Amino acid sequence: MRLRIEDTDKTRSTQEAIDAILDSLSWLGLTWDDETVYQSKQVDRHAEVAQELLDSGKAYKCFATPEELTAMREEARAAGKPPRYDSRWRDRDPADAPSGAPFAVRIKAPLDGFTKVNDQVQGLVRVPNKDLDDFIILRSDGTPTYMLAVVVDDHDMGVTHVIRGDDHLTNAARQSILFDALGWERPVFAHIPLIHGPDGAKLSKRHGAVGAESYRADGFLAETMRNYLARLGWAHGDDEIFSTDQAISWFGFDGMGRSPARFDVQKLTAMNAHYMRELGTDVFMEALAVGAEHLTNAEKLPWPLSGSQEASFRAAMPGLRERAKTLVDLVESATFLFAQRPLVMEAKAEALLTDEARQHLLMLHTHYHDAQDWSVETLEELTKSYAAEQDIKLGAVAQPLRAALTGSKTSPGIYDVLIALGREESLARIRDQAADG
RNA sequence: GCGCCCAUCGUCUAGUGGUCUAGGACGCCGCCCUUUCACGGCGGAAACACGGGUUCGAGUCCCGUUGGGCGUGCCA
Repeated sequence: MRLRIEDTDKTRSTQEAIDAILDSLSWLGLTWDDETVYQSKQVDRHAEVAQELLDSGKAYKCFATPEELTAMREEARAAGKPPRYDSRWRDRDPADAPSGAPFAVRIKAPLDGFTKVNDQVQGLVRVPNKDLDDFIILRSDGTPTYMLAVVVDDHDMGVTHVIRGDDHLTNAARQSILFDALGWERPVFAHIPLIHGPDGAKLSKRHGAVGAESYRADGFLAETMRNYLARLGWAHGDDEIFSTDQAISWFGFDGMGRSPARFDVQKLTAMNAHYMRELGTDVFMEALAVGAEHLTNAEKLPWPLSGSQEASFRAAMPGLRERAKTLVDLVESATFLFAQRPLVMEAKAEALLTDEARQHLLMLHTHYHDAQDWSVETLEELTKSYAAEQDIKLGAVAQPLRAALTGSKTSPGIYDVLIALGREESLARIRDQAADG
């Protein structure tokens, strides 16, 4: 696997855009061999190949101006014909051109018949040559077009397999013409269906999140992205959840579909929730350690965590992970751990703290205060026996307790919360909400 | 317009002529578990786009229709 940045269009290939690609790949854990090739640095080589094609008569200079070409296309369109370049300079003597006039270099593409591409996914695709015009390989400013650059670089880099979106299918035919003209062996082509938005149209800015980094910001795990994306347009029987290693060993062209798949955030989220539970606490501490600042709500936790903060975070992690669907959820639900007293109560939590509830909290505070140790077993025993002696349901005391400790109506198991918070902080928070006594 | 590609539950898909009264997953509905929220367990509704062929037999092969996608740049 090698990485090539196709930056022949200077206006679009900004350093920022390139960095975004590099960052996304590294986040996803996608690695490559050898050095990264920047297409823009190979322009001399590309021009050299174009010259060879010119010398061997397989390409020619075209002096048509952009205005001429636009007019040509409009005319063709109006006449109901394909808007192709009409090869007007193909057999014309270059001497006919005004001296010093700028020219582009075009390939002499076959005029009739079909260009066949044996695609691993699409099968044998036959593209009528009359629809493939003499495309430009070298612009009038001497820079190569994508079509030429790709072919030359694929050859020079020893690329054996070209696997890409099927929006490039017809380009495979054009590139094949170049490979053939140069006498180079064509790589194996495999054009896989594009991923579409929920509405079935090609994924675009309109659908919101398009870059991998936005999924990272939304708290999705790299493991999830690899697994989910692999399942889009590809299947291995009924397998839904699988490791990257399994995906690698199972992957093949035969499991690939030919129709575009829609991106389903709900399923992505469900899969992420699965990995949130499945992966160990260390994975999350690691993910947060290296990528917390990428999260949309990163500021909710006091990074970097102090030793004691990290300890309570770790302690609460199993309970937190269980109900968080994303890292963003995880951060959100962990905020109570580091909140300053007195806690800000959510409306629903506030509603739980009735006068009666505050009385229970006062009593519970005393029981907890006198506990011989601060363990789940002891706290559970204390709480249950209190509810029993008061002849009330456990929920009647557990719910207000949750509100007092977390400021929320939902949280991990209440005893786990007590442990994560620690004796001193727990007692203080309970005291804050307890009735005056 | 022209060319290429595609077509199974709402979505991702399994299915390679008989085992399909079509399976799984997400989502949805109901029940159970439960101190909250989740998890989990059980059950349910939900699809072969349409029309012709071929065949003893078609979701599976062929043709057409319809629908969708992509392409059609001196962009990549």
